[in-house]
Amino acid sequence: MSRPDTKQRLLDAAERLFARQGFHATPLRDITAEAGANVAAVNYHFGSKEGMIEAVLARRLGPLNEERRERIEAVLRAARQRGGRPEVAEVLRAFVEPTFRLLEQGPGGQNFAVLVGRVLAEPDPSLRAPFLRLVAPTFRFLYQALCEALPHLDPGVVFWRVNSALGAMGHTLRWTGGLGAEIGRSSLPPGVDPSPGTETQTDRLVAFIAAGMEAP
Amino acid sequence: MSRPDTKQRLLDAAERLFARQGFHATPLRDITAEAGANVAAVNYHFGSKEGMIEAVLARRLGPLNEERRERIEAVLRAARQRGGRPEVAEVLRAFVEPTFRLLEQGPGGQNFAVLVGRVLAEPDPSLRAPFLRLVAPTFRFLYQALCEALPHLDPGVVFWRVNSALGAMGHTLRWTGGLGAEIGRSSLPPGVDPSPGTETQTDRLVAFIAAGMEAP
DNA sequence: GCATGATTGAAGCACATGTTTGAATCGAAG
DNA sequence: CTTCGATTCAAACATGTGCTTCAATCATGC
Repeated sequence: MSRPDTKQRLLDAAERLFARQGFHATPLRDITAEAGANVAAVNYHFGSKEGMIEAVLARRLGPLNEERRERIEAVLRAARQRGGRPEVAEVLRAFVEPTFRLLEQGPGGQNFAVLVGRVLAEPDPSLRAPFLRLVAPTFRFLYQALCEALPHLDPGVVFWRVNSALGAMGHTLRWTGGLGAEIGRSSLPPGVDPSPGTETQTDRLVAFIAAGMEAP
Repeated sequence: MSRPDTKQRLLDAAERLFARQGFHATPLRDITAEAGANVAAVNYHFGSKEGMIEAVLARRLGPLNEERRERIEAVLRAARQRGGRPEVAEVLRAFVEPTFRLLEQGPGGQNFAVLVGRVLAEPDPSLRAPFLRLVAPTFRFLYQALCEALPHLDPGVVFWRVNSALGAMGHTLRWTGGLGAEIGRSSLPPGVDPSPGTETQTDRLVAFIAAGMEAP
């Protein structure tokens, strides 16, 4: 290898460009140019463009989902030990916080956060399918934990509220790491901080969706 | 004209295909084939592909925004007349209900609803710009109405909560009119209605985001 | 060294895309 | 009927796309 690990550089470039321009709008040649690699390297390492998006997702989604799962499990365990129900806000925070922490893990993590936000809103099955395969178990686990936390609610209602919560999270991810700054600066109402810190962002989102989940 | 209004048929087909496959993933030839028109008709009537998406958005967004604005104004007026503050849920309902009513206005409205959900999550400026130009005044009006309804909250917090609310709404729109049914049926937890009626959907969403807006 | 398998590079292929062209067709006014 | 602008059509154009090919290069074990 001439330079250290072409594969990683390709993944980094793809992560960045897919997040900023979208999958279909990003030509392979843009990615290879940014990574300083040849077009053939993509098909050599990943088989196809679709194979590359899958690799981009899998690289970070594996550890991320593990962390989310562990934290939700910890919340459930603590609740059982004290003989009570898990707190809705705690469960949600266990899911949201690791996601938003991506924003602090350098430009790569930031791009990936935006990418997750994008894929959450993507109808194209060729993108949605690999993503869902990777996150479905975690989503389901979150749903079950919230059903435990809200036993008085119909499971159907819980499901739709989880859906709304994910929508709010995805939107915030896209906005925060992506176009929020650009779009916002010009059209933001006065007195609004265009990009508060990650922690503030997390706290606000958790407060919002926790209140939504617990609505009467 | 051989057949009634090629222009409208093109707009209908574009509305449908952009909603289902996305803008970049939909070739012009797919649209013209579905509309039974020639490829050149697109450039003749709209100048370019981008001109067409703009026309698709403008056709329905004009009346929709007018209705949203009138309904929000009615809520504000009623509040002033009784000397109180507008109710958060009322303001949100005035904005959300006309949007969701699209889902009942035939397949065209349904497709457009999904399309709005998509554009809400779209980072590509060539799509976002015309959309924002059309909806920015209405969004700002909603924001101001909610500031009136929540005077004890920092405007910055209100802004971010409106953002989250729009994210939740967009996600629901995409899900409801679009892939929810397909994806859902296979992986939905048991006991969850895959597609409740529009009214139920609206009530649930309003309850969720109203609670989120009013969180302490 | 050298042989071998992994990786890279330049060039090209086959095809899809948005757009343009110029002639044909249509509808209605003179 | 003729004329003229609006509209439609088939064909082509220029470019961009994902992917493949095959020779060159590299790293490593012998």
